[in-house]
Amino acid sequence: MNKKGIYDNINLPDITINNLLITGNWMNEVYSVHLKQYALSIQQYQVLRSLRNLNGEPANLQTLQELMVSKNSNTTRLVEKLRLKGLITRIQNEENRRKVEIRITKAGLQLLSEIDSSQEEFEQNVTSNLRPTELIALNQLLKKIRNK
Amino acid sequence: MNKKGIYDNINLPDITINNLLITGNWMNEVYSVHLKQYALSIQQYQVLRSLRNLNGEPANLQTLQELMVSKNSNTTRLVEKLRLKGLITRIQNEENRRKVEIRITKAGLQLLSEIDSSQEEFEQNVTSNLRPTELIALNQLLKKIRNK
DNA sequence: ATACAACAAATGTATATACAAATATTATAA
DNA sequence: TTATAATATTTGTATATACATTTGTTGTAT
Repeated sequence: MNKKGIYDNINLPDITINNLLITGNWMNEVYSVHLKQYALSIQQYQVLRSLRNLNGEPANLQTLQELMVSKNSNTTRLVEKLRLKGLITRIQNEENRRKVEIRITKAGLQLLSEIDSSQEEFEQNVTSNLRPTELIALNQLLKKIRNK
Repeated sequence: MNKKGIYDNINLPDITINNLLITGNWMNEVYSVHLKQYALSIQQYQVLRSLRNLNGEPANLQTLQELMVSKNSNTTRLVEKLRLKGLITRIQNEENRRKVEIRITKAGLQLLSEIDSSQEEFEQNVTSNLRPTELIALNQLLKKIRNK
């Protein structure tokens, strides 16, 4: 006769699936709330950060799409919003006019640098329940479950 | 001088945050695709399962809202869609007419039982990269980071 | 009894997103 | 060269969601 554990009689995969959905939604919400003061969505912020990391090199829509957390077909509209705010520029690539060249502007860099410190505070805060070793373990498990 | 690890010089909280968002989105997508054959969204499926677990006892909108993965204010509309499909009933509570009583129908139970086996297959499949001990560890870390 | 607060659900609106189809441009093959 | 396929982006549309407001109902204090 086997010893009964606390996880007997419950559906571990089901619990894990729901736990992942709940935690993802939770993170989405707290992150969105944090960025609200800068009038940016998570995806908009990710795009801006990606462009900053490119150090002046332009990105096209496909590149941005891959860098974003969730794949979507409305990168056009997202980029247009950032452009209207003056945070990025978007010009047609002359070698291949199907492509566009997207760059962050001074104003975009300025906004990012304003966000930087509160962003770090947010990141520390939202992960403060786990120690570095636990964060590393969590990352490994998350990657492994997605098989990446 | 400290030993350099592979996680030096990178931002562990930031990586974890993005990893949680990515994994949540990934789970959302594969789950949605799985349920598409039954013309149900994740939330609709969760509501139906919650109602089944109540064994005939009715639920009101607030209760359902709490059971759902993501809080939202459109439970009214979600429930109305299930009602139009004949999967649930929704009547006004006579003792407190502000409340509604929501119950799953025979058709709803029938649909759930049709889904059951493929649901279990999906759950096994989507978590197959992790062993039970890893799933347990993942659940603990997810709960801990949310402080619950 | 009446007014006011609290509660439960429904509705309006603006924004977001997914998905499919269309457009514009370039590459390739006959 | 011309037709066709592939590529990159844009647009249309239907659905989803968040947020604020409104409606209907009940509880409570005067």
